[in-house]
Amino acid sequence: MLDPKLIRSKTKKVAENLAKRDNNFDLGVFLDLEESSRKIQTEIETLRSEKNKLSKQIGSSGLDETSKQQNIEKVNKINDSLKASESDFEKISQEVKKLSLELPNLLDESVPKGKDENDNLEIRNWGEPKEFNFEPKDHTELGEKNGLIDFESASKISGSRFAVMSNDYALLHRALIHFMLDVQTNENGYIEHYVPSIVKSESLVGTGQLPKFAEDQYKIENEEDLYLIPTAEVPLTNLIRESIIDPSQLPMKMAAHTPCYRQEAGSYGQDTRGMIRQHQFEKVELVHIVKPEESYDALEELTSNAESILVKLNLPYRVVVLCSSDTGFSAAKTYDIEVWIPSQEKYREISSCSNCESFQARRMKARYKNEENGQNDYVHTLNGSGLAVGRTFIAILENYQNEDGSVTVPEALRKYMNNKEII
RNA sequence: GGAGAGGUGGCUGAGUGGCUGAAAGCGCUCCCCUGCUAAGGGAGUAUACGUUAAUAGCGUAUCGAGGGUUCGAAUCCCUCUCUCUCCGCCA
Repeated sequence: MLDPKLIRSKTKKVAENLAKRDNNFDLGVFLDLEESSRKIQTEIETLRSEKNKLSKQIGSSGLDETSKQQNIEKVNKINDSLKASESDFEKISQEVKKLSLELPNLLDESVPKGKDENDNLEIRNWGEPKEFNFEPKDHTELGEKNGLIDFESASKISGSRFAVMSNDYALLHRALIHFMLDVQTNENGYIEHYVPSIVKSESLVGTGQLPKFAEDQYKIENEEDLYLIPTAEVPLTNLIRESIIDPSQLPMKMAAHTPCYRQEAGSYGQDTRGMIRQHQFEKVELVHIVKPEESYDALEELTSNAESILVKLNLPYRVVVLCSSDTGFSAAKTYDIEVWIPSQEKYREISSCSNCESFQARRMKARYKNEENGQNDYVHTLNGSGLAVGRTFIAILENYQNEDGSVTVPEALRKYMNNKEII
């Protein structure tokens, strides 16, 4: 959510910024509505003030019976007009709220303008894509060849976009989770959390998935208001919802492993083969809660914390800054980390690290005591994958494969895999 | 799932229709006094929105949430929700 005062006072700047996302937002409509809502609010408050005054008089002794009756009549009149104004206000402020929840975040100035993912800018890369002296297989082939990934059974059980992993592959997958959490907590200073993976809609509103992206979420049937999380960003960030944080608690660095569930509504036909895009996957998520002035440093830190996993696994990757129209709804700036996938001869997203500035905090009413001015100011929130487990799993299979279809276990993972070297 | 109890400010805890945005205590902040590692005195100490140059005033709202009764509700009524205790069930 954007600061309505900012929209009011710097309308042109806000509009220009929003336009960079290639979307059409009619700020004029919004501002008109907002203004009339404030007008009615003032009206209502004046009426209430009058009403309160009269009611108080009735209660105080020293008012004769006639004046009492007169006051009661006056208040009844006020109540009538209040009723009308209040219902108008209700309607308009709902509308304003709806619009303001659908406005995306403002982009940071450093975000490059662009139409789609092709306009994302590479800012660094690490490691060299490995040269194979044989034709590398993709993870689907490797898994099916070894009978360790079973898409058929998964589809029998659950339909498309699911996978069953077995034996050493299941172990590798689990080892990755353990490894990632260990690195983030032991080396990078995160506090691990175990959180619900089913949440109320207000949590999804808080982080920005709702109301606009309902079709991407799994809603639980027979439950009024429960959804499967698309990412642990939702429960982790919402930990600070409606709170005023003591500045001594900042920065907060939280990590959690959860399953993630996504409908993938807009991606028919994309990545239909293999495990790249699933309805259910595991992820270790990183969240920072920081003071506003620290959030861009935190974004760099968060990103490098995510990168550290790939370095330890010796997987080649690059970091790109997302261009304006590829940057997500809640983010002011996002770095994607993309890992090398040999079978596709491409870098593929494995982590997305975003600074949401005060956008989510405003939705969640998450503030901190600003000691400089004594005010309660909104915190800045950041989130990033550290990392997506399924895609890391794929990257390992493909990058560490041997000619015979076996996979060498990366050094760093062996202690999580009973010291196996080859699977 | 059944039965009961309860949700008041940072905390403890008063408050059954108006003088309560809310007693008292604790905690915290500032000031005063005190010559000694103590104590005492005073003031202040919720949040949001609107208005405003203002984080000054003023107004409105908020005592779990929503609705109702009433001129007027933390206080009465209804619904929901959460917490706790006991029973049942259960990983």
